[in-house]
Amino acid sequence: MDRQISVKGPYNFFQALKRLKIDPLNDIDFEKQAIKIPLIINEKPVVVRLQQIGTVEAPIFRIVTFTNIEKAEEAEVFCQLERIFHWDVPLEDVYHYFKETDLGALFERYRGTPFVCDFNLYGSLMKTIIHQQLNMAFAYELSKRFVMNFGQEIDGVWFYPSPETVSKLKVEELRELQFSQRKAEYVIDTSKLIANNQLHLDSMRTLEDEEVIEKLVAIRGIGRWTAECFLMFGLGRMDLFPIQDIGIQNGLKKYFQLNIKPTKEDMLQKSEAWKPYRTYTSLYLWESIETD
DNA sequence: GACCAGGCGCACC
DNA sequence: GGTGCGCATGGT
Repeated sequence: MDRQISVKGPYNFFQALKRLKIDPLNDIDFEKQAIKIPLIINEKPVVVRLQQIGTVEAPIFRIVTFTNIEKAEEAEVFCQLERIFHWDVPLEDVYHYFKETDLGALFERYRGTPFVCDFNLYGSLMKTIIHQQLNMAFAYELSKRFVMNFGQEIDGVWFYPSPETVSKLKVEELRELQFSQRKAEYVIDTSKLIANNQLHLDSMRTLEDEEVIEKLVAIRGIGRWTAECFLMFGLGRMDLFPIQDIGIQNGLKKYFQLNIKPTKEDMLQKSEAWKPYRTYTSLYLWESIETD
């Protein structure tokens, strides 16, 4: 597969790559504005190279598959990429929407910055559990060790291990990677639920946000923050604003020049005006504390 | 050494 | 139904 598609601008792919680069597992070529992406197509691992060859205002993407696929599978590749990179979201409209709010300057600064999802649902959930409470550097170090020890490398790209593989791990194997006892249990036990078909991540695509949260927080090791991050980075939902998140709290503190971190009540009250696109608020607030 | 990081469960009241 | 604590480790 080797094809090109145009996308509605503005779409700042470089900005997206900068964010993706935070994860050491991603294979990014800034000079060529390209990234290799691990996809699962019909249960087979497929490596895709995505390159931006247009401009921010008129983006064009070249999609090349490394792995051989059937002609009929090309549509699925495109479908997954569109969902991950949110090519269908008119960022100009989002920008105009927020320009009239108290976040105008933030959205001015990040105009055209797209929201990019994780590459698959299971990996997204595991990564989020692993990242709970840790500083970013160590969090990504842990998820990297997890994938490099138990996942699979194909054409230079890392795939997360399958739920079946992780469900068979012993807690000690993750303790060796410096997981806490609890975190190791959460990762393995949640994977068991998925491997045993007691938890269907894919079927959550058709559920409302609150229904997904309800199902996920019933699982030991998954709290509201993790469920909200899964909705955002896994399912690609547009209106998530995790008020427990330290990064969001610090982003608001910085943007509004507060002396202390905002309270839950302040955050909920302020965020009313940012519906129904609070995922972009969250994303840009994170961006604002990372890239200085 | 204390305290905090893109939390969570559990033990207490 | 709230509050306090431990967890692994690295940075400040």
